[in-house]
Amino acid sequence: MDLADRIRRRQRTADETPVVIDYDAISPVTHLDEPVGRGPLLERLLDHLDPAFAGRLPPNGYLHGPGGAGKSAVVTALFDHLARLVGPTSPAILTTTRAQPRSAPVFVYVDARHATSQFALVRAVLDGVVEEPVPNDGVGTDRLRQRLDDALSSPSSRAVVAVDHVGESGTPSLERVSEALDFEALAWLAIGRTAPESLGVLPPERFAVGRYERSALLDVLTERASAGIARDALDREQLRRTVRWAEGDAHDGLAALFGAADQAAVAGHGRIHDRALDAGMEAVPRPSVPLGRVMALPRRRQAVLRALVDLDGVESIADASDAIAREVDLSASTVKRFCYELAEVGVVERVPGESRGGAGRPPSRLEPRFPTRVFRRLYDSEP
DNA sequence: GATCCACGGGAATACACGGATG
DNA sequence: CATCCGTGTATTCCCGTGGATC
Repeated sequence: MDLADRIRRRQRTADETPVVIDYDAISPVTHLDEPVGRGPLLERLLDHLDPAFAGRLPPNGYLHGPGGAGKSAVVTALFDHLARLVGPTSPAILTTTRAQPRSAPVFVYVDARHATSQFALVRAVLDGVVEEPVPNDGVGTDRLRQRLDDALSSPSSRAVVAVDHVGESGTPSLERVSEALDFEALAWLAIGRTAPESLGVLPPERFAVGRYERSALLDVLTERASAGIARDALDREQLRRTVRWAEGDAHDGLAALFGAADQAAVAGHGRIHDRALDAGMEAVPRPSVPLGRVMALPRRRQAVLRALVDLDGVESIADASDAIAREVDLSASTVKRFCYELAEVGVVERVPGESRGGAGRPPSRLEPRFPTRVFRRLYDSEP
């Protein structure tokens, strides 16, 4: 075998093992089946839910902590497993097992980002409790509430509901959630960032979680990287660097890693160089709006954001809106309104520009406050 | 016919500036 | 000098519309 052959072979090998093996595994919007580094919290929540296994409802609860601390990771994994243990009540099972009623309640996970109204909250819970399909519209909130009440009326049917991401701008507050889910046979666990001290009404049980310790976050990123990134494409020191940079925020750390991997993949590199890692970090604003929130926005708004991240050197919202409107099949005035609304909820930021002299209010520039590189990739790979 | 939600569009209001007014 | 005014933008606010589906 001559040298040229050897080189060609190396090239082929490199082609055959792309840097990114699985984008999902390093995505900040997905969670692992088994959370890493949050054993104690998992135990506390299991203790809290313990009465459920004896057929009683636990008290309502509130889990709080900063972004990227693993709240959603733990709760989604936990409720996923619990829901699998005890599936939704099916009429068939109910009739055949009436003599010996099911002891454990139904476990339902609801993401408030996708259930922003009272209607949507009740609907999501009902959908998790009953087998039959639940309408999205054509029926009023009161009727859905009645149906949920009926579904929970028999002595053996109860539900424990996790409501994730309460009290963000754009999602219902803890108070709204407790209003919407005020049912005799239902207990809820709300998850949010707001510290309990700054909330009015509070459920009896509270759980606090802090930022990840460095070692724990290193475990998280290592686990994710080994599942999603090619072997040897990233060394341990680079992971450590990412951990230091992330300052205990797993979301931001993953976003940086994802961006770096994507950068390397696009460039056709066989590994993630430090420069790609830099670029990955650079594409994550600090503080950053969670990508899950961006991905939960209505289609058109995401389309506007997608066009926005490709925009370069546009110095006013009006100009940006015109340019975006050419891309997305919306009128410029609607795009403009979307831009202001997205700024209002913090997804983008209005940066005051320089006065350009003469009359008139100076324009503002729009800056994304979410990880742009990850968003671009996630948006583009959506069906 | 009722219902929910995302869109569409534009009117109303706020702001920045230079110049006029008292 | 302090304040008001007109002009041109930027920003906010409000409500109607239409698709989809019970």
